[in-house]
Amino acid sequence: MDSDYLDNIFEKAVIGNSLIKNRKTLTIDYVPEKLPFRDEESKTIAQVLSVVLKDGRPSNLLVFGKPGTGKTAVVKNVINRLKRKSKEHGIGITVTIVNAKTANTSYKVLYDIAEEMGTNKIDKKLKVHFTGLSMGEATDRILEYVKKNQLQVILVIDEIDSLVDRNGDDILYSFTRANERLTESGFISLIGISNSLTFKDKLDPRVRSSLSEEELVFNPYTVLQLKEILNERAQLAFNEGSISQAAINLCAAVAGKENGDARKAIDLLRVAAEIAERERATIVIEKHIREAQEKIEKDTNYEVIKNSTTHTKLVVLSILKSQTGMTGEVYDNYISLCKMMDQDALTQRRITQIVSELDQLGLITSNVVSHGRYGRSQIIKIAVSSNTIMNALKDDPFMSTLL
DNA sequence: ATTCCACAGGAAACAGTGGTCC
DNA sequence: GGACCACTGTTTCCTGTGGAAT
Repeated sequence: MDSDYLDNIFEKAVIGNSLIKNRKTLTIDYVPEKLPFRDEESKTIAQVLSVVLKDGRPSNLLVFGKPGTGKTAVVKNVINRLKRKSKEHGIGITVTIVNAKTANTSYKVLYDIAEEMGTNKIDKKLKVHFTGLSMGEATDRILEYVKKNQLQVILVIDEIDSLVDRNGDDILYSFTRANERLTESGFISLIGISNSLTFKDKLDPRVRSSLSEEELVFNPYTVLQLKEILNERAQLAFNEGSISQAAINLCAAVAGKENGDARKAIDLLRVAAEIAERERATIVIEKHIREAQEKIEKDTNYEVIKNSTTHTKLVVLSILKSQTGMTGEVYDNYISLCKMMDQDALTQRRITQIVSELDQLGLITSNVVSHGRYGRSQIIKIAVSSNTIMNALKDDPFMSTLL
């Protein structure tokens, strides 16, 4: 071991790194006070919310936009301003922000709302328990709490589309309907943030009309805008002369291709810088961006496979071992692998579901082909490098015996 | 034009788990 | 302690489908 090398690492740890001066500004935790290119959107949200502040009546809003377009950050920024203003003027506004995707189920969304709103801490009688209550009872308790305390609530549901996809619009129906009888004694203003523009179509018409009183679409950033955002961020994050303009341009171009996702662009920049650091390079260049792109892709695929269930792993291996990639062959392979491992095989229906999940994750590609009288089938192909798969499978002691 | 294969995939039901309520 | 609830992962049942073979 080269002791100079270790010294160098510790030296950097003590005196700070030569490339990055502020690592936090390259993470998703860092949200600037004002997001570039989002003035109009901020104004619209503020106008909608001002109704709550001025007239004391509920006002709903739906915000749409692809991932990484700054929707959530802008909403949170504007709400923080509103909170500050209402505090200054002694107006009591309760802000509750929940994420429907991390909450995972509609009941968990209700639980999170109760937690955030304070129902669970303040009012033991109206506590929404982690489980055990019916959906109706949980909703009633939250509404009762709002009524009893005459709260003016601004409820932000991030990734609201995943809530509707999985569990329908029951919760939204209850909340939007409840406002009709609540207004005298408190109310809930709802702000829904959605990645999907078509999500509205899945709503009950009554929910749709009251929820989408106001709508706002966040367009994806253009490559030029991304470049400017990255330049701004690079100034905060890097020491002078530590990153080349060409690297930033490439980073913006890559992210621009992927729906103008600013979060991804910044993440790419961070990983590239870390690679450059490890190489002890003095400047981040295009090569590092390309390497970072590969690394991010590889790491996500590896993690996804590694954290899958045994049966999903067996399906992946069955696909890898398959000559034709046809559903029937893949299932046969899977059955024999299960026998080898002394496992009870799942039904073909379930395997179809697993294959479609893998497809959605981008780990495989599948095309339906018809062989005429010989039936229809899918041609399933692995979409990531077999090395990545093998490494992920090897790390599972149970699977490694098969390799 | 009809038949038929090998599936895809939706809907409903079920089992098991972990929890609350009364 | 039994009734009830939500959730996950799965099975069972069923209908629909494209196109070669008849």
